[in-house]
Amino acid sequence: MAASKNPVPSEQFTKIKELELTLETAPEKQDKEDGVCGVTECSSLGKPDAQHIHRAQGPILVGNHELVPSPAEGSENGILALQPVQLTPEEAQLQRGGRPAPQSHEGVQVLVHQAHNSLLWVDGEPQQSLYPYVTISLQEEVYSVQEVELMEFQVLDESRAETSENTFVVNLSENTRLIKLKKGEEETQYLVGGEFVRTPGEQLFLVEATAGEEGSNEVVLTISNLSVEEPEDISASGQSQPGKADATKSPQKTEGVKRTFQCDVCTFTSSRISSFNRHMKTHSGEKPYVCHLCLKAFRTVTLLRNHINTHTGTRPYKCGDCDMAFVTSGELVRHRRYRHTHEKPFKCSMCKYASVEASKLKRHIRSHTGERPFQCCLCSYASKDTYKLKRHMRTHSGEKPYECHICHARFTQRGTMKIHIVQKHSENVPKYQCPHCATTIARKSDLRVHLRNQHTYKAAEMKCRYCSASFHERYSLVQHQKTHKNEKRFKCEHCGYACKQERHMTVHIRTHTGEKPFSCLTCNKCFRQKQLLNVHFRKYHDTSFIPTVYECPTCGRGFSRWNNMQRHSEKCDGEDKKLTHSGKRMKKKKQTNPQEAEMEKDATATATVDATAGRGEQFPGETGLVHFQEAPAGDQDLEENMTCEMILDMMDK
DNA sequence: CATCAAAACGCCCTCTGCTGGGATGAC
DNA sequence: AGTCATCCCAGCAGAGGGCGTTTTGATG
Repeated sequence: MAASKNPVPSEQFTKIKELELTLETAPEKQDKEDGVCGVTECSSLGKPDAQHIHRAQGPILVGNHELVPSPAEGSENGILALQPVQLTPEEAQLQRGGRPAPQSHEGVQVLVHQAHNSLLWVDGEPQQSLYPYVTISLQEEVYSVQEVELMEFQVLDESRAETSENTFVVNLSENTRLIKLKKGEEETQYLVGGEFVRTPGEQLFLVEATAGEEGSNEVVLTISNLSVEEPEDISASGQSQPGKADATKSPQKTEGVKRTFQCDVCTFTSSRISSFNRHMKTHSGEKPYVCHLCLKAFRTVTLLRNHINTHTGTRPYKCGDCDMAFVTSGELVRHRRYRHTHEKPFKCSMCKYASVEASKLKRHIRSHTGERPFQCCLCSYASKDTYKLKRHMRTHSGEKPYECHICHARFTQRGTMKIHIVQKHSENVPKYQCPHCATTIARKSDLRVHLRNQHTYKAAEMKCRYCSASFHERYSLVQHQKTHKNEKRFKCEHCGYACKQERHMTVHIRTHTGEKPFSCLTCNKCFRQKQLLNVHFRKYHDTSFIPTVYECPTCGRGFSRWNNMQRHSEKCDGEDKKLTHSGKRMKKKKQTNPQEAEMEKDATATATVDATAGRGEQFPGETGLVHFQEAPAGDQDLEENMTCEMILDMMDK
């Protein structure tokens, strides 16, 4: 059994999915219908938060499959989910190194053969972490031990190795160790050296843990289901094989041992010939009982009767607590448990979960083990149940089966559509009130994001940008800073002027001092503000400057500012109706940024340059050519009428 | 062999929560 | 104009509930 490394899926899903394994499955196991691969032995390991586990672990071979642990697996619990595999007698004997098969009957025996030291790691240590004990946990609440579908190999420290009702400790420190596990017994028997006490009805599993290829970090775990084989069969050079026994030969009898009947098509076995014969009919396809209403055929008259009841509406089992009625008594019992008695006999051993049905507990267990038996054949996603895989397949097909009856928007999931209808088409849209502030948010999940971002305590202090106050919560900081917003904290000592920003005050002070630090290198004209110098230079000295012209859509006359043009246009009754490029821009600006338009309007009132000459002022960015020079006063008409805030705001823009 | 009850299988549903992209507003 | 934070929204997956149907074990 050679190990090969598989790539770890690059696609990530939700948190738990980080635990997933890459599984190399025999091709014949795949069912391509519906895009669903019928893999039943894909397992994921470990705990979700075990992100410290390295990828240094080698692949683990389980049965026919290779499990490549992802970084998150191999957690503290080191749980490996395994399943028994069927081996031919030859294979079984090979697995045992040629030793004869032990005798078996009902119940369960687990034989552990260890050719070398076990190589199971926890805590991501790739080497030097040999754990001599492996605990095999059998979920007897979920499965009868005879039907073990899931075994958990749990790596323990030697000191922690314990034996409990459902836990069997296997010492792998010796070359060969045989462990007998008997259903229903409190104690665990250790049988060393391959000798067994035969008990009628026992079932055997061969569990082998062997080192992989030399120098590689791998361990090969194999569980072989030997229950169907009598020693004589196995030693008989494989004349009959497990699962392939001729039905006519199925009644197998050993002196003093109960007969076992095995299906030659599937793994079904039964000690009763009647059950065996009835089971074989499931493979024959024989359905002699036909519904006269829909022509559907059934194997038994009971099935047909139940089916006809669905046509006639005959539901003899009526619930005493509600109006529901059922075809079978079992349905009624289950219904009553779900709806009325809330009796949940199937309890999870790892958490408080309990369920009405065993299948639900089995499904729930997968949330602990991470097992994902249902593999998407188009991507690396694997699901814990068939429905999720089916739902997932819509992401590949693009199917959106749910349509909003109001706006006809389509959705992949019904729940998404329902939320859409509530949020978009309902009058009383629910709002989620933040418990810490006045914010109301439409979705609970977004409220959670709000709480996380705004109301989470941060260890590092966040300082107010305007004063010395500091806060540990972002919301408090933002609220505090808003108190500074309209505060004109800077007051002029020469006049009544006040402003919000210091830079505004710096410029204003120049109106008192007469300082004009910005001069034009071409004409020596001086300005108090750099922006005014830029305007001046572009207007009078930059020959490449092409001003934006807002044309009157009526007469085509050009203006440097849209509001001047608009004022003109209201009175203009010219015939030219064409909308120029600049006209479009004006329209856009008006629609998208009325505040900016308003500001420009104010500026125009005091600092307009006549645009009829075809040159309008424009405020360039910092890349514009400017000339700095201490200069005497000048250009009063441009500068004096503009406020500091106005110009600085223009510079900001 | 028929029948019943329990178990198992299968399907669909709802509720929940996270995620990421686009829109929007504040700075 | 650019950046950033926030909000809105649809997409998508996890978990579990509920019930119809089929299979199986047990029994008369």
